[in-house]
Amino acid sequence: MLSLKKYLTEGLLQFTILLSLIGVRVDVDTYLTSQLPPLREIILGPSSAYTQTQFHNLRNTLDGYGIHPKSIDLDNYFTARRLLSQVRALDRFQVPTTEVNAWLVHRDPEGSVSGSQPSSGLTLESSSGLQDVTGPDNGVRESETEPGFSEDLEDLGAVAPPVSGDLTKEDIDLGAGREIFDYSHRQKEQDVDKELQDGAEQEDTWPSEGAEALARNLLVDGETGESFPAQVPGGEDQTALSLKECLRLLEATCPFGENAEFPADISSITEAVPSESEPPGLQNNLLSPLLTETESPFDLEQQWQDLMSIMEMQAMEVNTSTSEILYNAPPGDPLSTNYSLAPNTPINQNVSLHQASLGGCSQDFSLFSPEVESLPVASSSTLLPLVPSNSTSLNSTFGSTNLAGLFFPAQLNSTANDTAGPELPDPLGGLLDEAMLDEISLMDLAIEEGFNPVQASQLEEEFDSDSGLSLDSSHSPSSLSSSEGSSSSSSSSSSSSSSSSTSSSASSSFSEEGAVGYSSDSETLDLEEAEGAVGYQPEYSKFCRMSYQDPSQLSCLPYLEHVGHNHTYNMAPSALDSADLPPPSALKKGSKEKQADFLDKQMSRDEHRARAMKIPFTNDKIINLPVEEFNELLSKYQLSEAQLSLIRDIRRRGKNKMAAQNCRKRKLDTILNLERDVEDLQRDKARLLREKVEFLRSLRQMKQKVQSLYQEVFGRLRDENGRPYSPSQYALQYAGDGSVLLIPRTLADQQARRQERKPKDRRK
DNA sequence: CATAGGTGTCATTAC
DNA sequence: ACGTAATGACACCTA
Repeated sequence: MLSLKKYLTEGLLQFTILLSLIGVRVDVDTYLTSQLPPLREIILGPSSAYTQTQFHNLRNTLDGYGIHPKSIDLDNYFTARRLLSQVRALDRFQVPTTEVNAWLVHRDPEGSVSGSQPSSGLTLESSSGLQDVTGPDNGVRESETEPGFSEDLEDLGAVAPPVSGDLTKEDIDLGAGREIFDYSHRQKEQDVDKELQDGAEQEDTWPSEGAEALARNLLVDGETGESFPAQVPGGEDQTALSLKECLRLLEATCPFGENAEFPADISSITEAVPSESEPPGLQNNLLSPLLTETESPFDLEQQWQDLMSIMEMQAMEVNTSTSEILYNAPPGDPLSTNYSLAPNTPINQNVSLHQASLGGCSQDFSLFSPEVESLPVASSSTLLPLVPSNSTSLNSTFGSTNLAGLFFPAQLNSTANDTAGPELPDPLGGLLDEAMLDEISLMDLAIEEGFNPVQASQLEEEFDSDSGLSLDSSHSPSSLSSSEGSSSSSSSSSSSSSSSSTSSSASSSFSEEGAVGYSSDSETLDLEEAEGAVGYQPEYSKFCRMSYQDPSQLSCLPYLEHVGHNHTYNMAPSALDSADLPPPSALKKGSKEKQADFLDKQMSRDEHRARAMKIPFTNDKIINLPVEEFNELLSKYQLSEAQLSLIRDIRRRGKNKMAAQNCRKRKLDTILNLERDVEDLQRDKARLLREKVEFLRSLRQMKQKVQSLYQEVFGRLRDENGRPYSPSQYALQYAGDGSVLLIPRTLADQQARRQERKPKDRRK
């Protein structure tokens, strides 16, 4: 537990530092003081505010809230790698997963690539896998597909065995894994190998022509150095399909723009593809990134949402692209061409798909294709000899590049699309830096370009405040308490004491008996969310009350049946309440003995001791009765000192046991909450980045508009002699009332400097 | 009424 | 993973 705390503390600190570095403002103080008890507790250690009276009062309902800690795989939730990787992944933009699908589409129309491996089953697999991505039960299936993916990787690893050993899941999780690079090397290697052997492998299942074409079309990513296919090879040697052609092909072959369901589209596409053209590795490699990168259905959903919003954004971009092209794009700019090709396309996924795929494609084309020729051929000597299974290796390359495109370069690609202008070749990369300049730029723009400063500040506020963080403390004890009166205080009146004691007694047995009906934590979380601040399942107290007053009634709840088992075995017959009597002896003697044996084995040490000492009442009562009743009970019997001591020990231990269980449960909840917070933050960050891209784009647009208007107005101005003003000597200045003044340049510069200084001063 | 001491309970930690 | 002892903190009661 110490390690847990240490880890969480460090992780949170890292997390906070990271966020602040990124530019997301993290006000730790607010979290510590009000919002997030778990955070506060973990960072500062157990605080009295968290542990104190609330739990006193909450105790009764708290017990009922029970998930049994047994039901939870604790390791699942606080493995260091997972949280850390999540935290660290916060600075990655995880949205554009469309690329994968787009490549798929690209590949099919060429058709001729098709190898001779029939794999209709795989096609089905893939389509189902895609549906899984959005399906409600993808959690289970995901885990099924993942091994498949790694298996495929290992299969591919057969091409270069030493590498396959490295293909761990972590590699995949971390984004652009090594294997991508390795695969690319393998691909290059194969490329070289291919040329050297030159048709020696004609008998191979994969048409070597297509393989060569694909290999030749390898592009090298400038950032990672990884290579990937520039486009899908056809039967003929097409090294330079134009973007327009790409688009046309894409549109011609994937008519899913009308369908609302994106995944369905993809599956239909994959089904439409001749199954022979999809060798084993490809499909899974194409699909699995979606599955492997996202560890939970929640992530999938999140990604999907992100994807959709990106799509919307891009679609919007399409509609507004005309003007932007005018401003930004030099003629022939591939990206803007990309946009201009589909100006009339309705806002749907279709457009986005195109953009997503072609953006990456075109970017790679323009930036990296020259490097293809300069691939280090010599490296092949150091690489392992290739097994002549072209299809596999080709697919591996294909798959891996899609992986790569998914994890890392895709971010760049998509954002390159977003800001298609040549001015900002990598706007998202600059976003983090720009984040710090946000305020300045916004305010400057507001002042310089006639922006309404209020609007600008609203923008800023939105950046700052619209975090959407669910740092709710609803699970924290402090907000849970609605019940009043601790057991000790309530014990003064018999009626209230009975209620409180009943709740605690039965609920404790409830939680004692394990996760009855509660198998997952998420379920519990959902419940808690549903309950809100009201607290931990008040229904349980109903159970509890009922159960205490008449424990036999528990049998009416099937899942509580064994919970309500009576402990009357150690009671003196005279002391037995009628309610505590075992069921009438309808059972045969043999089964009775068996039951006794079973109960015997079920008994705890204290129960054994109590039995040995002939304690005349149940451990349950000993532990859960309120003090007053407990003392009453003790006074009813003539008990030896040893018996009394044992009873007190039993009570103490029983209480402590429940406390420990609660403690562990709480810890777990804290971890889960933190996990959820991380997820929320990831989502928020992605959203904010998207918004920022949008804002920057519109700002740039406005700026350019203003600039052109300025030039137009300035160019028309004439002095008293009818001569135009020199731009070097005069400038136009916007006055506050909307008028425009012509002032000498020097004066304008001075004022501009003053305005520059203002926001900085204000920042201090 | 304020206060110290006792008691019961709970949370947490360490084993 | 769970149970247990030890410990600290708190609420409540009582003298």
